[in-house]
Order: sequence, then C-alpha cells, then structure tokens
Amino acid sequence: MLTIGQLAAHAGVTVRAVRHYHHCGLLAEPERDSSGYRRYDAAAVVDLIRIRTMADAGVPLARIDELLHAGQEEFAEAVAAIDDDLRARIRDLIRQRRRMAELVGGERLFLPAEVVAVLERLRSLGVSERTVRVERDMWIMMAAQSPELLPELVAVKNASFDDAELMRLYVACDEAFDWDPRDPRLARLAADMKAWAARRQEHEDVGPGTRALLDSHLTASSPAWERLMSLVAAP
Amino acid sequence: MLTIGQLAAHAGVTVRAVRHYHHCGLLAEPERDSSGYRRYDAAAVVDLIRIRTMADAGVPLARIDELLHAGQEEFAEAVAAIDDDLRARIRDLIRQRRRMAELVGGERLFLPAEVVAVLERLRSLGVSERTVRVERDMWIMMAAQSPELLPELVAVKNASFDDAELMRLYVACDEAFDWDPRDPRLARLAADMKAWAARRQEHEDVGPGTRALLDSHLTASSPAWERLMSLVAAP
DNA sequence: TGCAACCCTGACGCAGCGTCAAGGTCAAGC
DNA sequence: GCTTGACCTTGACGCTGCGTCAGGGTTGCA
Repeated sequence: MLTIGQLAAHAGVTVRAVRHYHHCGLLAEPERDSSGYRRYDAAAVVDLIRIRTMADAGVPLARIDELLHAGQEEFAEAVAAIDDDLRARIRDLIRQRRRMAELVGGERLFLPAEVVAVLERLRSLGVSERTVRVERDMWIMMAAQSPELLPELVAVKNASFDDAELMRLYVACDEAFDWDPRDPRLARLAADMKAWAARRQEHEDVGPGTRALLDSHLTASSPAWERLMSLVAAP
Repeated sequence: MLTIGQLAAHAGVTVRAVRHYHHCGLLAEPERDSSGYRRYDAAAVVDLIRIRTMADAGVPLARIDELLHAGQEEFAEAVAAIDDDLRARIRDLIRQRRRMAELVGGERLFLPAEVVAVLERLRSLGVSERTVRVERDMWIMMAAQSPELLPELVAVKNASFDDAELMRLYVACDEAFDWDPRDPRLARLAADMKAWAARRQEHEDVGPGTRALLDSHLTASSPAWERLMSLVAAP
C-alpha cells in the first residue's frame, strides 16, 4: 500500500495535485488507514498516470473524466475540439508576439511609422516638445477610434505642411501655449485662424465624438488654447 | 468630461477592465463629480489606450506601468524577456498539440505503439482480456517510471514469446486467475514457475520500487495470483 | 526520546477580468 | 411630477490548476 507521497512520486506529480484531483472528483478517494492517511494501490497509480497524460496534452481537468469513459467516436470528437482550442491559443500568442515586435523605440511604441514621421516634421518646424506631445496624444486617439481613416488623415496632414499660412498659425499657437488667457494677442490670432478656416476646403474628418474628444484635449492642455478655441468658435 | 462608459468606449475596452486597472493602480483614479461618478479627460483616454496596447501585446498588467516609464534600454530588455516568455508558452502549447495528436484509439491512448503490439501478441496467444488489462496497467506504470528502459523491456518481452515453456506458464496463469486460492493446482504451477526461473538468465529489470509496485498490482488483481506469488517467493 | 520527514484539513493567492447583487443617478417621454 | 431605461457606484464570487503557508497529528529512525 502506498501513501499519497509515494503515489505522487510514482506518477511524477505533486502531492498537492493528487489532492486537487480528489477534490474535483477526478481521482477516487481511497480508503484511509487508522490514522486517517490515504492508502493507495497500484491501480491508483495507473489512474493517476492516465489523468496526467491527458492533462499534459492540454485537456482541461473538467473534461478528463468524461473523456476517459468516452467511446472512440466522442473521444475523437472531443480531442478535435480541444485541439482547435489549442490552435486558437497558439494563434493568439503568435499575434501577441507580432505586436510585441512592433513595440520598439519611442513614440513608435503606440503609433504607426507614418504618424511618427508626421511628428518628426512638426519637430523640424521648430514646434516645442510639449505641443508635439499634445499632437501625439491626438494621433493616438485618432488611431484608436478610426484606424481606417488614418492613412487619409495622415495624407491631409502631410499636405497641410505645404500651406505656409497654416504653418505660421501652427507655430504661433505653439508660442501661445502658455500665454495668459486674457492676452490681447489671442484675439488677433483667433481672427487669423478664422480667416484661414474660411478659405480652406472641407475634407474628411473624424466623427463628431472623436472631434469633441480631441477638442477637449486641446482645451485642457492650455488655458490660452482654451480661450483661443472659444474665440474661434464664437460667431 | 467623460463618464467611465464613454472612456471605455473610446478606448475599446470594457468598463470592468477600466475599474480593474484603477484597482491595481495601473490607471490613476480621476476626480469624482457631485454624485460620486468618475469623470475623465482626454488624457485618460490616451493613458488607457497605451495600457491596452501593451496588454494586447501580452505584457502582464503588473509590468505595464514600469514599462511605460522605462527608458529605451530597459524597455527593450523587458520586451525581450516577455517575448521569451511568449515563445516558451507557444512551445508548450505546440508540445501539447503533439501529445494530443498521439491520443488516438484504444490502448494506444497511453502507451507507445511498440507496447500496444506486445499486448496484441498476448491476445493472439488466447490470453483473456482481463489478464491483458493487468499486463497493460503494468506497462503503463513501467512506461511512466522508467521510460528510458522501455525499449529494452519491450525487446526482452518480445524475445520471451519464443520461450514455449514461458508461454505455457503464461496461459496457465491466465487460467488460474479466478481459481480458489486454496486450489491444489496452484502449488504445481508455482513449482513449474520456480523451475523456469531457475533456468532463465538474468537481464535488465525495472528498479526495486517499480518492481514492488508491479508485484502489488499483480497480487491485488487476483487472490489466486497472490497465493501463487507467495508460493513462488517461498524457499 | 527527540527530530526529521511525512500526513491531515482549510484557506488564500495568482491573472484578468466576467458577472451577478443591490443599490443610487440621470435624461427623456408621458 | 412620475416612470422607465440606461448609466453609475461598491462589493464579492467565479474561473484554471494547482503553489504555498498555517496549524496541527503520525511515523520511523538514531
């Protein structure tokens, strides 16, 4: 007769695992000796090895018992289902590895390369890092909400670099970042922005929900910008 | 200002996940409004998206915060470590799939093909199914305990099929399975077995622990066999 | 007789949330 | 003003497969 430790050793599992199998009804509880110790025979070793064999193959414990008593056909069916599950999990892990591989270096971390390039162009314009960060955040939000629009948005943005007046405004806004919200120069800037907006042609844009989100991010970044936006929005 | 539901929607996660991230300190708790509702700004959306991006790539939640604030170098290092982990998990799953594939059909389930062949030879000897099952269990135990010895053991077993006297004894033992333990024929059989054992040459065997296990399995299967074994063991 | 090495039950921990339970709040339509 | 449904709140259990204490009793050997 074997103790639980010997049984476990014979089957190559831990004592805790054996008790766990008892707990969930997978392995029958054996007789106890006078002091309450479990006592096993060789048949228990065989049962335990069979359980481990299935578990090692990835069969969920909850299904092992059912499978051990299943006929050829249902067995094959169940094995196929479990194998499908394993395949799916492998696929997921491989996808994760691909994403992992994309996580390299600075902003590239959370943005596609094309957007990183846009941010680089902004920097080369002489725009401050803090404004670049705000812009980056907006791209992160846009990429998350309308990934299908992203190429178009990037194209429009890139085209806008050729608009000298817009670039002048952009740099001016950058400078205005930490002006006092009551600074009189803001009114002038706002007027220029309205004039520019009046001339530009309409093009693709993110949805209204995303637009509101982006606007709220802008206004929250700088009190001066908040004032600026309310001035621009005013009739 | 956003509610938790709106925040979650913007980032493409569930409300429960957001609360979970708060709980484990991954996402900062925002201000509450007068009725206790959480109120978020756009920056929270960005934070949440960054968290999801890492989580989707397989970074454990517990490490995301540390990684978000890590420098280039440590970041790359950590990413490599996590990637290793992913690789290991994929390897394990693939191994499981291989084992899964081996789980097809009857006894093959838990035994290598060579052992299944041995059992087939036993059956063709006219040995009863119940004895074959006992033999199969012993092979299961041997395969689990000394897999490296298995080829040798199988070879010895296969060779033994050419020993006519041994085969006679084997079939006789099979018939003796449910004799009364006091049956006088057992003494005769035991004597023949001892005579055979005296003549056979020593060869590789499983360890003493496994041998005891196998013996206990034999004696437990049939009272007649138990008697037989004690007769054989007696001087 | 003492000590190490076993055995017992019971319970928490882990990862990442899903899913009730049992409420309070808000916006809209009647 | 009242109801209704969609949100929000905290709290707690569930899932998988055990690992790992805690707080005991038992056994076997020097």
